[in-house]
This record gives sequence, C-alpha cells and structure tokens, in this order.
Amino acid sequence: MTEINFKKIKAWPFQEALKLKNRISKMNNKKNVTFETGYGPSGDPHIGTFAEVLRTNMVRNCLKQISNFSTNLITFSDDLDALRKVPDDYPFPEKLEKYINCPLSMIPDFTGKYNSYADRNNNILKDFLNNFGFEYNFISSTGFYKKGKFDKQLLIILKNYDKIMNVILPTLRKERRESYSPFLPICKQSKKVLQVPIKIIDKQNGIIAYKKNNHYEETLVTGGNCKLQWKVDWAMRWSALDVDYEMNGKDLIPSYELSSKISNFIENKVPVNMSYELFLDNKGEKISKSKGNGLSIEEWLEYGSYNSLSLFMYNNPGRAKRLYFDCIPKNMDDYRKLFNNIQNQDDIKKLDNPLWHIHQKKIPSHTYPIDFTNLLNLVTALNTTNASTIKDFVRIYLKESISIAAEKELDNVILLSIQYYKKFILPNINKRKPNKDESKAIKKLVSEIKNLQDHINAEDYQNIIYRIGKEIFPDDLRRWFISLYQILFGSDSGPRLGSFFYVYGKKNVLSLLERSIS
RNA sequence: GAGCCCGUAGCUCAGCGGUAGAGCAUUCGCCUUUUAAGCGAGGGGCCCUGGGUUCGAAUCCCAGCGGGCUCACCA
Repeated sequence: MTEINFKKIKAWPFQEALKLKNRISKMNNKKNVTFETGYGPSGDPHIGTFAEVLRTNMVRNCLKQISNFSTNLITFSDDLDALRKVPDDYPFPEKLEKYINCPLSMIPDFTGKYNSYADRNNNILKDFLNNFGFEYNFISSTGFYKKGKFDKQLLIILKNYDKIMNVILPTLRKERRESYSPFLPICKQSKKVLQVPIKIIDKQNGIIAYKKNNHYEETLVTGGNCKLQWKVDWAMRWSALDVDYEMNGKDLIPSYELSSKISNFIENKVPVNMSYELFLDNKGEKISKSKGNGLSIEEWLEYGSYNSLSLFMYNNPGRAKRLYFDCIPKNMDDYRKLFNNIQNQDDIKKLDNPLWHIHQKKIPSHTYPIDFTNLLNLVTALNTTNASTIKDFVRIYLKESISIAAEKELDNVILLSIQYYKKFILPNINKRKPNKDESKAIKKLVSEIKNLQDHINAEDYQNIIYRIGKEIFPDDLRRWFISLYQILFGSDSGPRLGSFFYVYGKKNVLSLLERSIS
C-alpha cells in the first residue's frame, strides 16, 4: 500500500477527519469514534438537518480512510423537547394546538400512521437517510431519558448545579434569569414540559421541587421525569454518548461555546466541531420551516437526482449559499462532469473529487448520457412531456447505443427534466399566431403531409418543409424556420423539423400543425 | 454589541500559492438539408483597497472599506 499524505488533500472532509484524528490519537485506549448529528422533530425534516447528516457522514468516511478507528454515526432526535408552535403547513392545526408545550414524542400522530407526532417526523428523516444508503444509529431522546441512560449525567449536573448556573446565567437577560433552570420538570398531570424555577431537595437521590399552584411538587430528575434545557442537554449528550465529532450551523456557535463550558462540570467531553453556513433563499434570507422559503428535500428530488443534491451539499459548507430551484440544473451537470473526470483520475486525485465523498468512495460505473441542461433544451424545443418521444430524440443525438444501466439513468433524468419543464419553463412559453402568409403555408404543409403515405421518413418531411418555405419566403428561408419554431414551439430555435416530425409521428404532427392555425 | 460569510467578466458564481475560468448575457459568422437539440469565432478583468510572507499572491497573514447573514427570547 502506498503512503498517501492526506494533508495535501484539499477536500474539506479530509481536513476535518485529520483534525479529528489528531485529537483522538492523543486519547488512550480510544478505539471507536462517535459522530453525532442532532435535530428537533418539530415538523417536517429540514433540508439543513439532512445536509448535516450528509456532511458528517462524509467526514466519517474520510476518517475510515485515514485511520483504523471503528466509527459510528448517531442521529439524535430531541423528541422529548416540547412543541412550541404549530407548523404553518400542518394539516390539523386545531388538533395540534392542544398539545403546545408537550413533548413531541407524547403527541399523537393525527395522520394515523405513526405512534406519535415525533415518530412521524423521525421516520420521514430516516426514509431520506435510508434512500441515500447511510448507516446510522437513530436515537430517540425520549427513549434514553426514560430508560435511565442519562441518569448518571443528570445526577452529576444536579451535583454541580450552582457551577453550571453560574456559567449560564450571565448569558441570559434579567427576565429570563428569574425563571431559568437547567432541569425542566415534566408535569405528571398535564404532560407539559415546565419552564419553572426549581429548588434542590436531595442531590444524592436526584430530587428537586418546583412550585405548582400553592405548593411545592417534588420530582426525580432521573428516569425521564425531567428534561434538560437544551444547551445543558447538548453538553450532557456529549458525555453520555461519548461524542467525538459534531457539526452545527453558524447560528449555534455561541451555543456550542456555552455547552463546551457546561461540559466542564459534567464529564468534560467536548467533540471536535465544525460550523457551517446557513442556506439562503433566492432573496438571500435564511431558509426556515416556518417561513416556507427556499427549498425542501422533496422539492429538490422532484426535479433533480439524489446525487445532485449531495453534490450541492458537499460544495463549500463554509459559505452561505443560495438554495433555490435554479441550483438544480447546474448541479446535475456538474455531477456529470465530475463523473467523467473521476474515470481517468489516479487514486490520489480521486480523493479530491466530490463524487468520492458523495458515494462514500464507491463510485458508480455509469450515469445519464446527456447533460441535464441539454435535455431541458431538448424538452423545451420538442415542447412535449412525452418521455418516449424525448428518449427517441436523445438516441438520435447520441448516435451510439447506450448500456442498459445508463438507459435506466436516462429514463430517470428524462422524468426529472419533464417535471422541471412543466414547472419552470412551460408557463413562460408564448406560442404566437401565424400571419396570413404563414397560415397559408402551414395549411399547404398539412395537406401535403396528409397526401403522403403513412411511413414517411425524416428526409421526406424535411423536403416538403423546404419546398413550401421556398414558395412563401423565397428570399429568406431562415425566416420560415424561425417562424415555424415560434408558432409551433414558442421559441426562436428548435430541433431539425424533419427529424422531429418523423419521431413525433404523422398523426401528432398533423394535430400540432392544425392547432396552430385554428 | 458580538460572531460568521462574501467582495473575481454585464449577471450568477467556480478557482484558494505557479499563464484569469465556467454558465448566462453581448457582438460577428454559419441552414437548397450530411447533429439548428444549434455550431464556430470574438469582445469584456487594477481578482475591493493598503501593507506583510514568498522566487512567485486572486489564493496565505494583518489592517481597512463595502455587502449580507446569524446570535444575544426559543431551539
């Protein structure tokens, strides 16, 4: 095996993996490395959450490449967290309204398919992750709290209650300081997560009390009776789950710093961290579920491939990027370019190719045989949503035959291009009406085509078009073609008409022409 | 107030030590049929400014000037 100097690899996941390896190497007896991504299932999974898992997995993949540590990736769902607001796009808002401040995992799923509201959102995320072929350990916060898997850390936090409060309180406003507590008791009657001041009753046995109506109610901090306020919760998880690496959006940089300080009073475990920039919508504003701006995972996948989405997520995580529909064609084409590049790259150069990271070093052997933008032009030019017509034209264009595997990719990308065309191109197309002369010529075209026998070839069509063009625009044949494109397709250029008519079929051609002059 | 990101062609951006790049836009040329699903050729740049490091800086470091976002309530 040749020695590779990984410091020279520029790809960011390798640089992150090196940072992590250096840290881990200093620890004694460390054999397994844990990556964590956390998310709150308060609504449909956000594309940012998804990006975080994707990117974390890329770092994990690189660490495997440069070291012998075993690794695992935790996807942690903070589903004991309370519902604060009903998502705008939720189908049953009035039903959900009643459960404000209740843990997400204790709210029923009103769609009737899952065990709970959180379970639904968790499963949608898991489906996405599975489709991308990730290995991960999904952890439900609720499950861990209830099984007592956080009890040890909860007791340590209670023991160091004052020290932790001293770290947190200065970061809060006066009003919030009055009510703040790292422990949020879960009311046994209302099931609500309470944000109330607490009194410590028994540090040893983990008992606290909070004011309820006119008396003090006692509760255990352990066993899922209390949840931690999230910054403390985060720090607690690092210890309890032994987290070595975790990313976060730049909005959480101050929280990461605070949680790092808090962890000094738990078990002193702070993961290697990377912060990434947030995604922006087409106006340059942060995308969020509540605003519904930007793009969701589903929306991307409706018009673009999984791989194009992965590529977008791979590129420049440290930069604020506009995430909008127009990113899709560019990333579809970039993917194909990089795919072609990687075929001839040596083993070291491959490590810098985004595809190595996207595919977790298992590069596929084929991809779609035509650029997406090219295909979009074609679909636009043909002005059709018929997949087999489009495919026939792609065949003519490619000339050489394609493998069955590539053909499958082609079928898929044709469907995506049709979706894209319907949504973004078709609404803007303006076919114009023919003028008197043009109308006459098209009528003549119709009657000549009608008189031909059924199996006409492309050349025959082309000859008729030329002949009629010469009669009506003897000095400017070019204008004849442009006119036809404008009238039939709503654009100034298009496919060679003879070939198009041939592929499109006599019946379809006649109806297209007749419609244009009606 | 603090933190993060960005300033490169008209626009959107890539490049991140070794000749300044792509797509779109623009200009010109090319259909009596051999890919107009366009094709070919061009124009367009103090790589924000000023210092530093270097044989060499758009690229690395420092300072400044612009622009944007985020956090300081919740997560």
